[in-house]
Amino acid sequence: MDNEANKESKGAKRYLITSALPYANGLKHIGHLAGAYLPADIYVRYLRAQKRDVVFVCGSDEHGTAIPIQATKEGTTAKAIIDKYHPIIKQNFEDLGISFDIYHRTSEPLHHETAQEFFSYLNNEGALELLASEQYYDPEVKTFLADRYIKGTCPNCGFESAFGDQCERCGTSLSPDMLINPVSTLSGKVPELRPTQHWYLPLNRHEEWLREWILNEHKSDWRTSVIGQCKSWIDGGLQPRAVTRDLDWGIKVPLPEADGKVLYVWFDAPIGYISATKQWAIDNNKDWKPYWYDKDTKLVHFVGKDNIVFHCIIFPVMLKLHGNIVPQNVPANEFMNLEGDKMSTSRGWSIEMDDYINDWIKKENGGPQLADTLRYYLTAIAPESKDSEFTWKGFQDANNSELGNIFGNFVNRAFVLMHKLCNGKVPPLHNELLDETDKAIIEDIKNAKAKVENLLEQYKFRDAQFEVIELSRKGNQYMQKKEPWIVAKKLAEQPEVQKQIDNCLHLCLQLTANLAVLINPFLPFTAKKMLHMMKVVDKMLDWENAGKIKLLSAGYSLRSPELLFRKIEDEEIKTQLEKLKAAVKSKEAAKEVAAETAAATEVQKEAVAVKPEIQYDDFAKLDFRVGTIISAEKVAKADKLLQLQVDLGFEIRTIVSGIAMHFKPEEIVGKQVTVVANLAPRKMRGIESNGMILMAEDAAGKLHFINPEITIDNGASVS
RNA sequence: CGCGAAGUAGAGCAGCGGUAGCUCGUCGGGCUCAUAACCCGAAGGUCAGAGGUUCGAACCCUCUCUUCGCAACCA
Repeated sequence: MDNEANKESKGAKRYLITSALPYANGLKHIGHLAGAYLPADIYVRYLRAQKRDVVFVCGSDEHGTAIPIQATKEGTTAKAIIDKYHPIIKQNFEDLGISFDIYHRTSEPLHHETAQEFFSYLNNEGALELLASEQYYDPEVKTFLADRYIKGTCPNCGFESAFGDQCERCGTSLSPDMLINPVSTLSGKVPELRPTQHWYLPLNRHEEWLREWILNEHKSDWRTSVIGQCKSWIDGGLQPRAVTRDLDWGIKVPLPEADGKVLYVWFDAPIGYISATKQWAIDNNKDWKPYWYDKDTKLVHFVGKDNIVFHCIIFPVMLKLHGNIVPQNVPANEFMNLEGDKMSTSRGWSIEMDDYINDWIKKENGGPQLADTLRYYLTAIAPESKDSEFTWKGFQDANNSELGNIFGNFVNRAFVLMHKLCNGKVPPLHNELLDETDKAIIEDIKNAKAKVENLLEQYKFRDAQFEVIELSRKGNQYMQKKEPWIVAKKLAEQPEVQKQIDNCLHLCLQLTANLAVLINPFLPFTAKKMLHMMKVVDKMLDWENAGKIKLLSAGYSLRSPELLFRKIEDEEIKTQLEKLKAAVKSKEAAKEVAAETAAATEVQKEAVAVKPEIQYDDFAKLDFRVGTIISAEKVAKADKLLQLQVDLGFEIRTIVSGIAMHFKPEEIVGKQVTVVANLAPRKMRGIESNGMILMAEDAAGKLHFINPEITIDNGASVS
C-alpha cells in the first residue's frame, strides 16, 4: 500500500489539485473548510515543498437556481449577490492560509466560453441526447421550476410537504411529476406542465468503464466511503442526466435553437476547474493544456461527501468524452458536527469562517497563529472516515495542550536554553560523545519524515499531523533525559561537560528546524514564525530538508524566542458558546417574525382581494333585515355555535351562528343585528338555522356585529 | 412508520479475526530550562445486551435495546 502510494505519486509529472467550488450565495463555515479546503491546502503545500509541479485551483460557483431566487426574495439581483460574496469568501480563505494558485469565478467570460466549448464538443461528438419532456412551469413567476421548488404530497407515504426531488419524511427519491397536488413554492400557485426539450448526458452508456475504473482499479486506494457510494449509484442504474435548463441565469447554451436555455449548474461548475486553470496559465505565462490532457498529470478533487458522485461519476464521464484526463483520487470527507448538533447556517448553529477570523485572528491578541490553531484542530478532528465533532472545549484543549504545551513549549525551551547555556548560538555537535539517547532521537527525526510523507500520500492528514506533534513530544522526552540545566551546574568544576550540553541543544535545535519543515504544510504561519526565530530563509522549508540534522550551522546566532501559541482562556470559550446560543435564538426570532409577517401579508391579501364582480340583480336577490336577539344559548358539543332567537318584527327566527368564541350568550341578548333573511334553511348540529347574522372581522380576527347606528324597528329592510 | 449513522476507560476518538490502544482529564512521583509548563508512573473498560459462526470476536452473522440525524445547502 505504502509502496503503491509512493509509486503513484512519484510517477506524476505534475499535479492539479481542486477544492469544491463554493456557492457564492452566503458565507462558508468551518465544516466546509475542514472538508474540502484545508486538506487540499495541506496536500498542496506538501507537494510544493517537494518542488513538484502543482496547481491548486478553486473559485466561486455563481450559477444555479438558488442565486436568482434568493435575489428575488431579497429584492436585489443575482449579480449583486455573487459580487457581494465572492470577494468575502476569497478573502476568508486567504486569511486562513488556504493557498489557491487561483480563486476564479464562473461568471467570468473565460469560463462561459470554456463551458460552451465543452458543451459544443460533446454535442458535436454525439455524446449528448436531445429529449423532449414536460416540466412544471409557474406562470405567475414566468419560470420553469427547479425540482425542489415544487412541493406536494408524497405518493409513497402521503407526506404533504414533500419536495420535488425527495420526500423528507420517507426519503424516497421523487421527480416533480410524481407529486400529488404539486404547488410552486415561489408563488404558492399550482404549476402547469409545459413541453420543453433538453440535452442529456447519457450516463448509462458509460457504466462499463466506470465499473472497471472505480470498483476495480481504485478499489484499494480510494476511501471506502467513496467506493461504497459510487457502487450504490452504479448498481442502482445510471440514468441520462439533463445538461440544460429553462432559466435565464447561467451560461447560454451555444445553439441557435436553444434560446432561453442555460447549462445546468452541475455541468458548468466543474468545468470551472478548467477555466480557472486557463486563467492561471494566462496570468503566469504557462500552458494549461498538459494539466488537463497529459496522462502524467495527477488530478485530485477534494470534496465533501455530498459531492462524491459528481466527482467520481458524472464529471469523469464528461472529462473522458471531452478527451481529458480523469481524477486519480477523490478524497471525500464526511461531515463535521458542532457541539452535538449538525452545522446549519440557517439555524445559526455554525461557525462561519468570517466570524472566526473576526473573533480570533483579527483580535488584538490574535494574529495568524490563531489561524493555525483552527487549522490544527480541524485537521486533528478531520472527518476522514466518519462524521466528527467540533467543540470549543476541544479546540481550547488542542491549542493549549498539544500546540502550546507540547510543540510550542518545546521550541521555546530549546531556544531559551540555547541562549542561557550556549551564548545564543547553535552549539557544535561533538560526534565522539553521541550516546544511545542521542542516536535514538536522530533516528526519530529521520523516521518522522518518512511517516508523515507516507500518511500524506495516502491522504491521512489527521495521522500525519499527529506524527509531527509526536516528534516534538519525543523532543521533550529527550531533553528531560539529558537535563542540560542540571549538567550546567557542574560546569564550574568540570568545564568539559559543556560538550554534553552542546550536543543536547544542537540536536534539540535541529529537531526544531525539522519541526518547522514538517509542520509547514499544516501550520504555515507557525513555520514562518519559526524561520524568523532561526534567522533562516524560506528555502529551509523544502521537504528534502526534513530528516536531516544539519539544517542549522554551528556557530550561527539565533533570535530570542517568541511564543508560538498563546493560551486560550476559559472566558474566551464561554463567550463563543454564548454567542452560538445567541445566534440560534436570534435566527429563531427572525424566523418567527418572518412567518408572522408572511401570515399577516396573507391575511391582507385575502382582505384586499375582492370577489368577482356581480350584477345589481344578483345583489337584489338578497334580503337583509334588522332584527333583535331575544335569546342566546350555547349549542351542545359545538365550540363555536350559538343558537339564537331573533325577532324580525314579522316573526321570530331560530338562527345558529358561529360566534361562540367571540361572545358570551348573555352579553348579546337585546342586541340589534343585520340578518340575511332569505337564506335557505340549513341544519347545524341538528338545529335548523333560518338565516345568517352579518359580522365583520377585524385584523386580529375578532368579530363585530353590523348593526344600525340607533335602534330601529325590527324587520326594517337593508339595502 | 421508514431510511441513515452510531453505541470501546470521566470526555473525545483509534482499532474491524489473534493477549484492549491514543489524546485530554484524574491521582501519585520527578524536574524546575520552559507558556502553572515538561518527564515518569498509576488508577479507570466483562469493547450497549443476548444468541450464533470460529481453535479464537470489540471486530463476522442474527435479534434486542439505546442515542443521534433525516434542517439547510447541494454538483
